[in-house]
Parts: sequence; C-alpha cells; structure tokens
Amino acid sequence: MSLDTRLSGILHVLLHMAEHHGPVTSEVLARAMHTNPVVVRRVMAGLREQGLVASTKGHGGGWTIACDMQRTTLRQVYDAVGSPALIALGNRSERPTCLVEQAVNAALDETFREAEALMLERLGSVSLAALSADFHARMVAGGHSIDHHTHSHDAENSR
Amino acid sequence: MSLDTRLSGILHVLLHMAEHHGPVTSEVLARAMHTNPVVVRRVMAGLREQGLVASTKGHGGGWTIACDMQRTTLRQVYDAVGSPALIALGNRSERPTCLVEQAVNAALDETFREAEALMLERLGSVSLAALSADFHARMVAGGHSIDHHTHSHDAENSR
DNA sequence: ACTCATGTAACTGTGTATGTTACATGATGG
DNA sequence: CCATCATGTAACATACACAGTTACATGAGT
Repeated sequence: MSLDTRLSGILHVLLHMAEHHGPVTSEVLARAMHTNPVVVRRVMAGLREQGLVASTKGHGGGWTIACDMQRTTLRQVYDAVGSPALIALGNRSERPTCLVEQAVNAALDETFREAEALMLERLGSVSLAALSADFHARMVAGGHSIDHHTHSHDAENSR
Repeated sequence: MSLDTRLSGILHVLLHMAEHHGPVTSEVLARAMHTNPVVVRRVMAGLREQGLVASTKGHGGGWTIACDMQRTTLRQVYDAVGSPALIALGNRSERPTCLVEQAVNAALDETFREAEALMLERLGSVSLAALSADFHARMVAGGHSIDHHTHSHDAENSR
C-alpha cells in the first residue's frame, strides 16, 4: 500500500521555515521537499486554518510560522493535515451481525485502537521545537556550520 | 486511504472453517465473507504455503485447517497473508542526505516502529483458539444454540 | 467421461495521494 | 496604474494497491 507522506513532508518544510527569517515561497519549499509548489500550498492550507502558519501574497510574500514551536506538537500538525488514517488494516465490515465477524473485529479493533492511541500519544509528546533542536544537534554532530543554504537533498523518492 | 482487509477476512473464514467437520469450498467461504471465491483462494494460497490450511480438489474437496489452533497466532496468519504494512504513514524519502529530513524521519520512524511492534506483539499473543472461544462466548451470550448454519451475515460493506 | 473444486493468469474497478496545468485573486514596486 | 510576484483553487492526469471478475487449465472423485 502506498503511504501517506503529508505529515513527513510538511514537517520537513516547517523545519526549513524555522531556519529562515522572512517568508518562504511555496516554490522554495517545494524544491526542498522534491515536489510541486501546488502540493505544498494544498497541505499548508490545512496548517493555515489551524493558525500554525500564515501566508502573504505578492512581492516578498510566502509562508511564515505563526505558532509557538515550543507548544506546538506533531499531533497538532497531524490533525492540521486532516488526521489521515494511521493504521493500514481494517475490518471488512463494521457492525456485522455475524458473530464470527464480531469476534474477529473485536480482537483486531482493540489492537488497532491501542496502536493508534500510542502513536497519537507519541506525536503529542514531541514539539516542533524539539524536532528543530534534534536537527541542530545533527548539524553539530556532522561538523556542519549553521548555514541553511548548503543543505543538500537526495533525489531518491522510494517506497 | 482504503484499508487492507485481508487479515480480517481470512480470520473470519478460518473461524467458520473451525465450525465445520469436513472441507469447505471457496464458494461457501466467499459467501460468508461477502466476496468472490477467487479472492478467497488468492488469500488462502498464502496460508497453505505456511501450512496453516490444506486444500483438496475434486468432489467433496475444499479447505481444511491444517494447524494447531491453540498454537497458531494471529501474527502467523498476518505473516501468511504477506505481512502487509501496518502503518499508513511514511517518510517522503528513506536515507535522506538532508539533515532536516533525517531529523523528521528519525522522530516519525521511532513512533511508527513502536506502534508496529505493539501491534505485532498483540497479534502474536492471540491464538486462533482464543478467537474461536470468544466467538462461542458471544454465541452463548446472545442465546444462540451451537448451530453454525444459522449465522446471518449483514450486507453492509462500508469503509 | 463428466462433474466438481482448486490454481492462476489476466483484466477491470475503485479510492486516494500525488503531480501538473491553468487561471483567478491580491499585494508590492516601480 | 500597470507589470510582476505569490498565494488560492479548480480541474485534470498519474500511480499504485486492494478488490472484484472472467476465463481457462489442472487434478480428484464418481
């Protein structure tokens, strides 16, 4: 099954934005994410509605972070991109009258709900600031200077 | 995203088979699962390769359970259907050179791996016999007699 | 032989994320 | 005020995987 990469992509974009002073255009963000500017805008629209980012038009316009990165968690970003399904498996029918299927659903649903709850809890425990700090730690560990214009991006888009 | 219902469907089928004495044909199982006999055979092929079920051709042929239901877990059934992805989210690129993306991937991957491990652990802790026992308990609780020919199946195939 | 049932290939249907094109809207700078 | 830049959004194309369907071959039983 093909995976939903919107959360991954938008987090990438947010962290890049955090390294900039002024607004960043969709085109610049799209290049960093190896995708199309329209795709960026589409996903960012959800974040804007939640007040996580703001957009300005015209010359010198673009996207800016409009939230406190210390208080904003990955969970909020996840919800802002539409809270897509976390679990890739499901039951063939909800509310079946067949007792066999009810037993199967009960067993699987409990497992699914537990895993889902765990993921949501984990996402809720990581702030954007923590993610950004991790990035800076990696930069120091790799011997890079704090220069966000020299990040290289690989072209592989596998999985 | 549309969900993978093979595990759910095949467990339904296995529990139905457990209520029968002799072999059950793909057509009968397909009716219980509200699907096509070929779909049943396709998924059952994986179980046969793992020795969980056996098939016989010709008159009076069909599918029979070929494993110890006490010792066989949902995890084994899950593996037999091809171990499909459990998590519906993913990263835009594996092994990125971009440090920002590395940080994002690390955070998300850990969450995903934990949830996946939890699900596999849960699936591994439930035997087919336990599932079947749960089914029988539901039958008693609902005041049904042990007559597996009167199970009704609903027609809704939502989600 | 005839029938029944599995075994498979090949094709279609469907839903969703993703990618792309096109154009409208609004803001800025000369 | 007009050209340019950037977002906003609709519309359409593409890719992919599960699911469903048709068709036919293979083998077992009567």
